[in-house]
Amino acid sequence: MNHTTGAAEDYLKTIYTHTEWQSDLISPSALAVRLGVAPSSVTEMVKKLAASGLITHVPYGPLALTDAGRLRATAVVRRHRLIETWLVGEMGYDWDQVHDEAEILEHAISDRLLEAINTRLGFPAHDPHGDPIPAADGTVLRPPAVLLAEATVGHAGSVLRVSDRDPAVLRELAADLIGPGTEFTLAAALTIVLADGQSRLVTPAAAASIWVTA
Amino acid sequence: MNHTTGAAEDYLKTIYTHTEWQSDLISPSALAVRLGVAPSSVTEMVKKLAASGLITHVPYGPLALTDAGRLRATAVVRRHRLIETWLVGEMGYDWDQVHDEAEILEHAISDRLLEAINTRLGFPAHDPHGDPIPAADGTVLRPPAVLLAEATVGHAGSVLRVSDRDPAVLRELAADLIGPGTEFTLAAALTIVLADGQSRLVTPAAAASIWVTA
DNA sequence: GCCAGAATTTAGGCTCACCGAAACCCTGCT
DNA sequence: AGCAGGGTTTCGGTGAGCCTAAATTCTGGC
Repeated sequence: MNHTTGAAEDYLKTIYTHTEWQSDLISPSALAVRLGVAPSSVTEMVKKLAASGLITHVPYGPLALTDAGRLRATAVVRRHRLIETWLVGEMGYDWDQVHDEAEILEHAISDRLLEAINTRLGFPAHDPHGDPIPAADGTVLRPPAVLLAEATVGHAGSVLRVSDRDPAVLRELAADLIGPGTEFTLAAALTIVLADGQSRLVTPAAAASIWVTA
Repeated sequence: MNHTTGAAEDYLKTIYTHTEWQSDLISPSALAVRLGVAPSSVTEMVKKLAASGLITHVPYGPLALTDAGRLRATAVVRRHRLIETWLVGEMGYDWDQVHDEAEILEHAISDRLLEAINTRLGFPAHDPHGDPIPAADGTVLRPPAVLLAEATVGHAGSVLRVSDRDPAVLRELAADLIGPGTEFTLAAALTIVLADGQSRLVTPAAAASIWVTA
């Protein structure tokens, strides 16, 4: 009733992260695309997760985590993000290179090793992309944020997070020295002015990946 | 023809380590016991490994690695031992606590991360138990060694390795400050005298786990 | 040289996580 | 209201890796 294998954890994690920065529930087909599996595989796993009380699902409807499911999901996300932070902070990885490694290690590391890493890093609150690292009890501290692509011209603030979905975007932004904490003003659509007065043109893909202070 | 999953890697690793400090080939049933699986499971996997050219096996006979199999096996052993060394050297583990964690991580870590760890550690030649860490090309440097239980009284030398099979033995020896590098003289069966003149009584289990300079 | 008992293999089955194809349900458009 | 098309589920099937029970083969002791 309770074990949650690596595959199930991936489903829970993906359902969780889908609603982390926007509020619509995920559909089975969207989940299939994100996980790279066939829709029928999703149906099957959804049945198991619902039977275990980790998600709720009415046939032909969207998916939602239960409290138990959210706890399990945040535990996986916590692992993933602590590992990413560690890879960048101690192991010489760049922020566009950590995702795949963390994807695998998050299912392999013991709680003990995870806490040893957490301690070495000084209990970080965010990963290299600016995503909040859930606490061990599942608590997540997430500031209000707007997508740069949807911010109004004139908006001033700082970068909160950059989605790690597209490594090319991450490399582009790293080259432009833009990352979590960068302060800016939106001078025109896709044009930001940094604190030192330099302006940067961001691609539409980047603008759709950058979340800034509301 | 070539993938080698985690399970297959465990079979290869176990076949390899069985002949590392003694020279008789392993039998299918011994392999089953070590891996904790049924004999029939061994038969099945053996068939696959033989078909992939990683081991040789005549029906009802013992198992032996081919050159390709040995290369694959030493790669896994290399991972395992580097991870153990890292857990002890940087993550605050004791030498009796690293085995299980390494057992899992050895199948999850990427080559890149492994080399990052190797570099941080300064390219160690031995793990915390004194086992040699194979080079990336499969080369292993193993000094001639005798089991303490089989050494003649009067034998003087130093501890080369302690088998990590039995954590209780490792804890016992750690309490007695005995480990790889410890110099001693065998004063009587199960009694050793250390460099500082102190003598120690070792249990039969420990004497059967300690390998010393020949 | 034979044969009992141990080791090994075969045979048949199980679970997990996946697949493609076919059936089914729902919605939006006419 | 009816229906086409897309989303979802069902159905039958696959490969890994494991199991137990039932052959089969080998071997040591007489």
